[in-house]
Amino acid sequence: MTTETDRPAEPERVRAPNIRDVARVAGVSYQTVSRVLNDSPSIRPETLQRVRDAIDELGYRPNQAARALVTSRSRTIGVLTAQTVHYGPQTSIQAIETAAREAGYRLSITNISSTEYASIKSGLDYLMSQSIEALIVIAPQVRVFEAINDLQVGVPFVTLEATGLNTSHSLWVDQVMGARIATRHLIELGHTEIMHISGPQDWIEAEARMQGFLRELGDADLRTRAPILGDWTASFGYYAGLELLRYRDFTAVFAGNDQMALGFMHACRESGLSVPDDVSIVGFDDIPEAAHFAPPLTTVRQNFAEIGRRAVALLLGELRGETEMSHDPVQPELVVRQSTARRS
Amino acid sequence: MTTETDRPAEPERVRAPNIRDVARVAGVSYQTVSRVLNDSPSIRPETLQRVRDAIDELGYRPNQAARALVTSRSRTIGVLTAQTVHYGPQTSIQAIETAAREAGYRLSITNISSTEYASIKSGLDYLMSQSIEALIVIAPQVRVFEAINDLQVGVPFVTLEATGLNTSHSLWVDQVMGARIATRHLIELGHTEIMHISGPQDWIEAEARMQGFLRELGDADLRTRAPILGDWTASFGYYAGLELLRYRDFTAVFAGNDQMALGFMHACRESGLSVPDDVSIVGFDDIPEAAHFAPPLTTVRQNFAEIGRRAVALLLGELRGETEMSHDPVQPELVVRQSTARRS
DNA sequence: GGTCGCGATGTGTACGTTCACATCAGCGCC
DNA sequence: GGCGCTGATGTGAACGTACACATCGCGACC
Repeated sequence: MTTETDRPAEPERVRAPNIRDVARVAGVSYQTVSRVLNDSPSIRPETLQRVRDAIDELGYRPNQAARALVTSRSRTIGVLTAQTVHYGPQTSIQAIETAAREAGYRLSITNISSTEYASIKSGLDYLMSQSIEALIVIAPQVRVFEAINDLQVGVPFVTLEATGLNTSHSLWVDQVMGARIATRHLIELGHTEIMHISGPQDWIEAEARMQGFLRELGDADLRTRAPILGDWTASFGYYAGLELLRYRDFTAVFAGNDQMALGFMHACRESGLSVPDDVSIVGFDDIPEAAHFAPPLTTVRQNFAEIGRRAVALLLGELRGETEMSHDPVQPELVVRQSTARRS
Repeated sequence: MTTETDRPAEPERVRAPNIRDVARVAGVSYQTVSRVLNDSPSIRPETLQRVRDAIDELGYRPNQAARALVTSRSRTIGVLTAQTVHYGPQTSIQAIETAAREAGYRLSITNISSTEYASIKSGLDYLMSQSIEALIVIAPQVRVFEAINDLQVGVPFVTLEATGLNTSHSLWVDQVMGARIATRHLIELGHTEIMHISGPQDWIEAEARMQGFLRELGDADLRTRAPILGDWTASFGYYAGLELLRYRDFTAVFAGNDQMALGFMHACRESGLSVPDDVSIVGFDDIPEAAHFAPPLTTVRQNFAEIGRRAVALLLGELRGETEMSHDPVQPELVVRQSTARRS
């Protein structure tokens, strides 16, 4: 656009200046310009300055496509993700972005629209055609995980997920342990009838938290009951709460995430029940708002940013040829606030 | 390549198959393969099939760098953003991603680490060197906005921001109107002493909401008082609330976003005050959790996704040469819940 | 029966960069 | 004074693709 009338001769798609244009202006060969761009040591200071001036004068910007083509190094890390609206993945991505940038890498993020195999494959194809050098998969659904293992990924990759099924390529927060800690906290407060509102069944993390919950209950010889399968949203927690509270055959709830815990507490209020006096609630994630819920929520904190940073460090190490890196899970941590109390 | 003897099990960097490899396998010329890739109409069905088979057999993926180099079309929309952790920008990005993908475009997202001019410039340089075809700026800070206007952006672009200062390139939710609606709601409930907890001063949206607030108060001939400058976080709302509630010289609060409203309500509880009986509170954004706060929050809903979709539509239109597109602001909407009541 | 048009395919070239190698001056050295 | 070395610079390839153009066979047409 910008067909401003004051501009006489329409330049119409002026070709961006290239390395030879710079060379011409600086009075050197294009190779010398290339050397300047790549910080070659053997350049006379005077020449260096001339080239730099020419670059500024023309507003020259190196063409990444050409660079990537010839070096087959895109300096790009691909991120395959399924659900970026959630707090956890989003925080991780942020950390990944920062860490990658510091190492001179950029991110190519692709959301897959569904967890169908075809959709995953097309997302991956897309990233591969960008000549990504490494891949990070933040796809908490079981299916995605399976598909990735099935598909031939030609580059170093890690999956950010919970179970540690595939330890050689995964980086994870020990969700099972987190769930156990949360459940144990409730048990230690004297609760024996504990409900679990879980995330969607096909999410690895939901599954892991459920496992941790069930195992801890089992270890304490307490009655286990079927968890409610939710969808992570506060609304689900609310409606599930309204339903569950009609029969009050439990005194504590372990929610799969903080949002569902919030919704559940809402349902408690509407049902005339006090948290934590009548019902104790533990969440998961420790989103920044959780400290200000009514009451402030006891929850399990995960260091999403740490995971993101580690993922990048791991991949960059692998690209440099370093082999052994730590794959230890990040340990979650219980944050006790006011939504849990000793059973009355 | 790299036949270094010291390295034992070289991963054997096999060159990825290219268009000529496919051509050889299919027994056609590379140009025919290119035609298949670009959906050229004049290909014999039989030839088409042979080429497709060859592609599958070799696992061929077109090299985007080469493509971008020769066409100077990267099929990429750049997104320059400052704060993706916030709900609004994140929701918009999600919508942008979806809309872009549907149009066959991808996103290149760059976070700027600070609002320094140099940082903005380097972010923009970075995007430009990716040969982006269009640019979306989600940078709510005034400074970013200024810098973008200053810098020569060589491609169609829009900024997603609040004031409409630069209507030819901006796409916005009418934040001033949103703030007026929120404030008017409080006034209509009989409140005359209204506080405003604002966002950071350098955010355009914070400024716009503050303006709307002040204007509405002015129109109603009510006393205006200096807004508190916050940082969008629930914690700030909480601590500001504790401080403000020591003098109870107001009966209503308009918070710059839902998080700060949440924190403020927390402070009310701790101060023994009831929302909405003692203090009415209105938030801004309508994050999904707001409906489950205690009490459910009256707030102003913004359609972030709509903004994202529109941004993409606008840019794609411009790329196609269409000139006139709607730049009308998206109208925000008051959602009345239970955090506001008639002044007692 | 030659010309034309058209559908299907092949050949050259350019895109902007980096890499390997070539060149060239200047210097110290025996 | 010829030799080799080194630092600074230049030249000729590639990289993988798309575009413009050329080619070729074939049926239609006057």
